[in-house]
Amino acid sequence: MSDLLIRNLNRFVTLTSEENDTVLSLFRPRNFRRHQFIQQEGEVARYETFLLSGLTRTYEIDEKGAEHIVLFGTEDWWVGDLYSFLTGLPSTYAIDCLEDTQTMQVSKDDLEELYVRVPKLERHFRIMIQKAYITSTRRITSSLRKSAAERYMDFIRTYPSLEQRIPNHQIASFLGITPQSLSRIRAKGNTRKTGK
Amino acid sequence: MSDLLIRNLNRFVTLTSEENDTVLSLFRPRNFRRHQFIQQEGEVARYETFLLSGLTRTYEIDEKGAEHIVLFGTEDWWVGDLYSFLTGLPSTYAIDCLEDTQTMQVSKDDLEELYVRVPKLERHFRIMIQKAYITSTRRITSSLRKSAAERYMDFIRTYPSLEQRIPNHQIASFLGITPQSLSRIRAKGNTRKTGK
DNA sequence: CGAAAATTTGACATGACTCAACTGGAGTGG
DNA sequence: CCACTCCAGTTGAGTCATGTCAAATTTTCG
Repeated sequence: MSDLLIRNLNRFVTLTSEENDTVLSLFRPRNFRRHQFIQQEGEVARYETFLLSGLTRTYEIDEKGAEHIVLFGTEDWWVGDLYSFLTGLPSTYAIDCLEDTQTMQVSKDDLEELYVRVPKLERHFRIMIQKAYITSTRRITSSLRKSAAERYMDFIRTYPSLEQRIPNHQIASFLGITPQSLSRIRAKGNTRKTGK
Repeated sequence: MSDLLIRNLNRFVTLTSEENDTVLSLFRPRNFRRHQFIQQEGEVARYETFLLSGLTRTYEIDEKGAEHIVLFGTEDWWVGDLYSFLTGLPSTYAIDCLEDTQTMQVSKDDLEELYVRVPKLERHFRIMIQKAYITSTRRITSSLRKSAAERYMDFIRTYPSLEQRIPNHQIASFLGITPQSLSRIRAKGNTRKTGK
């Protein structure tokens, strides 16, 4: 199962089998059930979490108590609050599971040790973050210029598999719109009859 | 002047003076005048560009021909289209100068060589991109949840010095609103008299 | 100086929000 | 198995923020 982690880390660099073992010795498996928190708001992010299976949501809570989903995560993804992880300051994000979820976690100290023992991983994570950064900048453009309907279409095109696993009101939260608006957008899209 | 580049690269790691010299041997100074393009839309991004002075804008042009500013850059910032730079595909971004601008540029090959000759720089750029990524994710949240007025206030709070150097319609483009809307937002904010 | 660009203002249109009510399905306990 | 509740989803009516189109005014800079 932790193969997935090894494959992930060997995507941009090639590790020897000893290096792979070093990786495995520093990551710890941890499983979560549906509704369980991987990380609570206000707490320092002590781990970066690699997802082996399942589904998570990372979200913020605003002054009015409303949840705003920032990211869904599923197998072969990393989740965590990099800011809190790096600075040691309390996180403003919460992460919980929409499905039972298997993970491998690494602490900050262990990750630093890993960078020392397997310097190639600096490269891996640089490239990985570069890609995440590119995706992120594109999402800014899209969130600033596109209508809610376009953003929804983009979402189901980009994550067709997730769209079926995630309730609509959560998708609405991710898109930054109300569930009502999403419902109307969907109603408009489905011009075809219900097949009755 | 290129001190600024050396200081930038020594922010998260410490380079020896030979390593600094290696850096300098692989970067090339290049100066641009106001209105000149650092990079044109449709062309492959062959360089990453470090800004020593001046002011740039990175923007996209949509189907209707409207410009959308993605990023302003000024001294001690990096600009370029990482996606195009990494993939070799034509860039969808254009970068031009709002002021005369001095830069240091590095080509893809030279940067790869630099990573080989000064591996510490993998770490530097990993950390740098991590920070950029964090900023970027926060901007997504803000663009999805905040009103235009709030985003404008955030902008002038975050970049007080830029706000004075950049024409309003460019700020509007960056915020994803029309110049008319920005004008109204400003009018509302300035309840105090003009001091006449 | 004079043309072009930037900014402001007004009138109106529209997309998305809020509040509220209703529907339908999933689980629960009697 | 039914009555009940809870929650997601839908729908309607009214409101508000922002966009669009147009014109007047001011500023910039070539």
